[in-house]
Amino acid sequence: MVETSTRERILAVAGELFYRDGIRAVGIETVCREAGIKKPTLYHYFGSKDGLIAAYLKDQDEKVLAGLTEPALRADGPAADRVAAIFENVARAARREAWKGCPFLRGAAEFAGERDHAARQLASGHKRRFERWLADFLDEHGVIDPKPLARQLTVLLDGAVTHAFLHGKGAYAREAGNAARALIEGWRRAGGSRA
Amino acid sequence: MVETSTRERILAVAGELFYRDGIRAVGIETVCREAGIKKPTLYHYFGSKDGLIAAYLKDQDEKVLAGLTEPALRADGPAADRVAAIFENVARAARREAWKGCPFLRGAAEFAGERDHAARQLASGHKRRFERWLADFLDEHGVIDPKPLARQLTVLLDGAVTHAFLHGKGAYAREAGNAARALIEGWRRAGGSRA
DNA sequence: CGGCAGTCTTACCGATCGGTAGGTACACCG
DNA sequence: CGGTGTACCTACCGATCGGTAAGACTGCCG
Repeated sequence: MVETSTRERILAVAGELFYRDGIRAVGIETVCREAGIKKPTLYHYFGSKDGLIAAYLKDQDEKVLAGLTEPALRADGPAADRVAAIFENVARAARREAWKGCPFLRGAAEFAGERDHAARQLASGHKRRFERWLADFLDEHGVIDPKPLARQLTVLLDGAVTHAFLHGKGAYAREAGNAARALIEGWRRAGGSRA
Repeated sequence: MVETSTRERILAVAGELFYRDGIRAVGIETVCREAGIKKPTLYHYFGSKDGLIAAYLKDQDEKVLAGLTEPALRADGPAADRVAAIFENVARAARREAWKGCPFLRGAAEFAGERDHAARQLASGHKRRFERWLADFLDEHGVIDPKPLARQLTVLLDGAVTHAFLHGKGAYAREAGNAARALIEGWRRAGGSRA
């Protein structure tokens, strides 16, 4: 028996269901049933559904970030190759039935009507965090003035994730990887700063 | 008095609410109240909530497409300038409070759990339609072998839309516009086909 | 042992969900 | 005139929504 705390178990179940079906599509009662507890227990730990949602996304933050950056950290060669590995990884993920894109993008979309909702703020923060990581990563690999380029690639990557999910095909992420390569190589050719 | 048919009025109200708050967040009863009709009337015209959702997205398809392409059609100069106008338009839209990104991306995200849902299929179709339009547009403006480039730019654009919405700032779309320029100019330099 | 804190329970709340049975009001057609 | 079809209504359905009051169980500390 794997001795997981109740809180952890609820969070794990909620994460799976929220990611699989969408946050709004999953009721509290479903989470409780799957986690083998009763509602007041969930409310004891998380206070509200919004509290659970916030905990879910906070929990995903570093996990998703690690999953995204890992291919780049493992790859070698010039920056363009390493960044392309991120896109290739998305392309491969798109084939898996269970892969449904980025939980933050989807979460933010679900709460478009509530501007200050935790899901929106956590999504925004998560994306800024990735952008910053990428700027540092590019910098470490010899790219001059990496911040604008990091922003371009971040935007491109989320487009790739979205389209890979939308069409259920890796081709879009792979083509985006080609674009990423072109952008990085072009940046380098231009001396690391825009004309 | 602007003599609109009941069906049109329901669709207009549903469109506004679905876009503003999210599809799942809006109940049928709310739509009926705002449209000044009763539930059976709505079910008379649309059959089910899913029917209404499908009608909503079908209705948006050409409108959104027209809104996206219009800046490019109005702009002049080389292809890079015209495509950049699309991104600039998104950047300007991001400032408006009521702008909430792409209804298709958001709709697809809300129904991530139902692979064959109309929202998913219509979103996928809409994106393919835009990609095809862009390929033709690039072709007309002298870009050789435009299809891969059109795909890259389509992915980039949706990333721009998503990030503009996510952060509520046009800066991301504007930076993506720079990337679009770089990709188009690089493509041309490379002779219109990849190395 | 008594008492307290934390954990998790049974049993329930009002509101809202998507959807429907059955009928009325009216226009058009013969 | 009667008949038919469309548009729209009142009134209601069971299920589920997010959330809570109040208590039982358990282990720890004195």
